[in-house]
Parts: sequence; C-alpha cells; structure tokens
Amino acid sequence: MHTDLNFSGKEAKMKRTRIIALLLSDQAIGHVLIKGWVKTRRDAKDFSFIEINDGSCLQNIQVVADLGMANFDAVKKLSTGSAVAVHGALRPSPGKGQKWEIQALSIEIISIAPDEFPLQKKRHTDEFLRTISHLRPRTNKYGAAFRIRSTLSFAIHRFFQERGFAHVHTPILTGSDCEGAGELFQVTALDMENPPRSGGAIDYSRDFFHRSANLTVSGQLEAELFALALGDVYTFGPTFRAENSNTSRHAAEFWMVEPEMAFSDLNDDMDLAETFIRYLVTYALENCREDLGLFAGFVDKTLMDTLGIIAAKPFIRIPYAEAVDILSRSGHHFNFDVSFGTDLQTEHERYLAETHFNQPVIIYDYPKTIKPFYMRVNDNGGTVAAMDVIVPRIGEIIGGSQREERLDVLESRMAETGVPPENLWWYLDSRRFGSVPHSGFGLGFERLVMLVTGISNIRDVIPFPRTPGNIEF
RNA sequence: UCCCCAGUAGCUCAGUCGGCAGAGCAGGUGGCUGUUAACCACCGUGUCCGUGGUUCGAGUCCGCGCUGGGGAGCCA
Repeated sequence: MHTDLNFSGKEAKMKRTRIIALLLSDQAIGHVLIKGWVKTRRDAKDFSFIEINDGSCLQNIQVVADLGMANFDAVKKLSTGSAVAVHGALRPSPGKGQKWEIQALSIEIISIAPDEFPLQKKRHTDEFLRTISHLRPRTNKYGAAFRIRSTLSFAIHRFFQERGFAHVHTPILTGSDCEGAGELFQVTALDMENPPRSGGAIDYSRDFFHRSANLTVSGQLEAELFALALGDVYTFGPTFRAENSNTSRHAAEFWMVEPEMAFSDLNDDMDLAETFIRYLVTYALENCREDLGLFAGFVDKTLMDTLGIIAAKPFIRIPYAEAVDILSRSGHHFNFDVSFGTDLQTEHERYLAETHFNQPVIIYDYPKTIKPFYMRVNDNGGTVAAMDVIVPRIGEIIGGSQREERLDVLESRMAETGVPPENLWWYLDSRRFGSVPHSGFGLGFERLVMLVTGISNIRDVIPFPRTPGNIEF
C-alpha cells in the first residue's frame, strides 16, 4: 500500500488503465491511473512533459507535471527507462501532436533507471539491440514487432478454429530420428562427462527413454496421424534444427504452423495455403494499423504495397516444369543454371516472385528426386504432389504436399531415400488401417512475421533468437 | 561450411599520404520555452577487437585469431 500522503485510500485501490484505452477515449476523464516507463522528458522551469509508454501500443501518452507536486524535484530527474505510476486527469492537450494528455495529480516513482540504461531516445542499430535482447522489447520498433507477432499468433488459431481444425500438441521430445528435415539436437539425461558405454559406444538403453532422443524438427508426421482421426488439424509449436546455417532467414529454434487435412488433395492444400496467408495479412492490416505504420515508414517503404498485393490478388500457380521454363527463357543471368531435376535456388525463387510476377507464386509438382519420401508420387511417376509458396523478399514461406497414402508406394519411396521403415512403423500403420488421401503444409512463423513487418533478419522477429553460437538470453 | 565487408567514447560514426584520438547524440551542470527526436551555454569520457610482425614511428600496412554484418548452401 502507498504511504505517500498524495494517495487517498480510494486512489491506492484504483486499477491502472492501459494507455491505448486513454488515447482512444472519446471524452475527458476526471481521474485515471496509468503505470509505465518513461520514454523521454522535456523540462521547463515550473513544469515538465513526460512521455510514458506502457507497451499497450506504440504511442506514448504525455503527462504534464508541475511545481505543485510534492516530489516535483524528483520528477524532474526522471530518466529514460524509469517506471512510474501516475494519477491524474485525462484532458484535451492544448499542444500540437497529441489529442489527449494527463495533467498529473501525483507521480509515484516505482523505480529509477540509472544512466547506464543502454536505450537512448535516438535510434540504435539492430546489431546493437541484439546484444541486449532482454531490453530491446522496450524500444518502439521491437515493441511493435512483438505486438504484431502476438496478433498473428492469435490470428492463426482463429483462422483454423473458425474452419473446424483441431489444434494438436505434437511432442517436442521425439524418438524418431529420421523425419528427413535437417540435423537434430540430441537430448539426454546421461552424465556426458562419464556416460555408460556398451562396447565403445554410448549405451543409450540406459538413458531416460531407454533409447536416444531428440528435439523435434517437425510435427508433421504426428499431425498426419491426428488428421486421420480428427479430420482437419493443425499444430503450432517450436521446432529445432541443429544446422550450421548463418543467414538472416534461419534460426535453430523457430515456430512452425502445420495444418493437415484428411480427404484432401494438392489443390485443396494450395487453396488452404493461399487463403491462410491472405487471411493473416488482411488480419494484420486491419488490427495492427499503428504498428505497421512504423514499419512502413522506417523499415520498408514498399511494405504497404506488398501487403496490399498479397491481400488483394489471387496467387499465381505454376507447375515446377513451367517455372523452369520461365527461368530458362528469361534471358536473366543466374549464378546457378536451371534445368529440370535440380532444385530452385534462392535467386530463382526471388526472380519469379519479385521480378517476373511481383506477387506470391505457388510452384507445384516437383521432381520426386529432390523431395522427401512422404510426398505423394504423381501418375507420371517422375514428380510428386508437392507445392511451395514463394513470396517477395522472403522466398519460400510455405512448403507442403499431398501425402503418399498408398502403403506399397510409401514403402518403396522409403527404401529409395534410405529411411529405415522399422523406425516409422507407427507412421506406416496409418496407411494400413483406413488410409485416405490427405495433405498439409508447414509455414515458418518467423518468416510470416518478417513478411508482415518488413523486418529483414529472422533474429529480430523472435524474442530470443537461437543461432549458431548464440544462446545468451 | 564457403565468399565478401566491418570492428575507434555509453550509442552512431569520421579519422586524408603511416606522424599529438575527433564529431554528433546520450550523460552532468546552469538557463529558457505548452514542449514534441525541444532549444541555448558549459563539462567529462578511449585496452582504437585481440595477437604477432614491418617501421624511427601503426587506429592506419601485413599475417593469424575472435566477434558482428551481407550473400550463398541447407531449409521453414
């Protein structure tokens, strides 16, 4: 409880109002309480303007403190980053630049940020802010980015729940080590200084799970099992890849959205992917207007055009063979040659999405030799029912396919690609007992946030990025 | 993992031909004004990433290493 004489019992019990609610108010309010952090302070001799932000929105609210206040000397020393509680009146601001301000009755200093506080009023580089990931959400840009991330996360659940998809929590710890999606992080409870051995090798039969275990690289296989029970499902969870990727688009820990639909083919899959992305972009445009304005103004001047195109125009859909044809006829010089049977390089995808079409493109029916075992083999025998969604600036944001539902074909594909069937006996069981055509895809959530905000480095759209050599926070 | 670039004050950066280590911002003090990245005056701040070398002399040139960034591969 407050001991300050400025606070009556009634004030002390008052609940704080979020700044966003006050800024949207359509009338003056006689008495409000806000709590937040000082962004900046502008002093006059007998009064002081203090900008307060509480994270509820990008904008600060201006608090006017004056000489009549008991602790005015202390208030005039409030530093950037300090935390305060302000009782006062919401009233129209006579100054330019804001509709409302708070005439303070009292300001309780909750805590002072000393001048070592590393965030200035001025702009910092993203590189510097990455070294203080624990403080960067207090900046305008990162606050906005993480509010948008939260909104998109909610929109994903809303999209699927509205359409009758069930959310499945697929496991983080997994014993299957051959999902064919990159290098694995191993998980163990053994004493790695002195592990039990059998012969020369470490004896994982004495580990926690009586076998070796890993962090998941994808929830897809488990999601398929649930699609074959609940019909339409989705996962939304963290995935882990121990790849030594040093790029602005890869992280070792990232969040993936993986819908899976029973009784559906590749066209259904492409329809869902396109509807999904356009829904999310539209949702952000409608619900993150102020935060998006920051990114459109300071991060990517073309952002609103890009998002507008995605929301408004149907995606281009072309078979892989046609994409190869367009690229080889383009007359454009590529560092990697294009020919049927080789995977499309980043430069090829970007040429299609940014130069040739300048809008999202779905490429489908890839050669089976460059795709994993679970994708359904087309009737021609040479391609699989795979699809990638390519968007400007990001490249591949979605990869998906119709899954191989025929047991015999699946088994021969596993043999071809060197996947031991005994490790996936439970997956094969789904093709033995009531197998049906089904399809799904994976969307990299961070890449979606990059697309929507215009942020160009994946390290800046996830709160605490994990990349090679970086796990400080 | 490969190619390229960078590392100088708390932050952002300049530093010429190898010759005394600089500016803006932030911070401090005072002033002034319903201020808006406020303004004016004054004040302090250095392992020039580390290491070895060339040189009378290295922030500057060379080797090695570390860290960061951009691009590529792998992928989402």
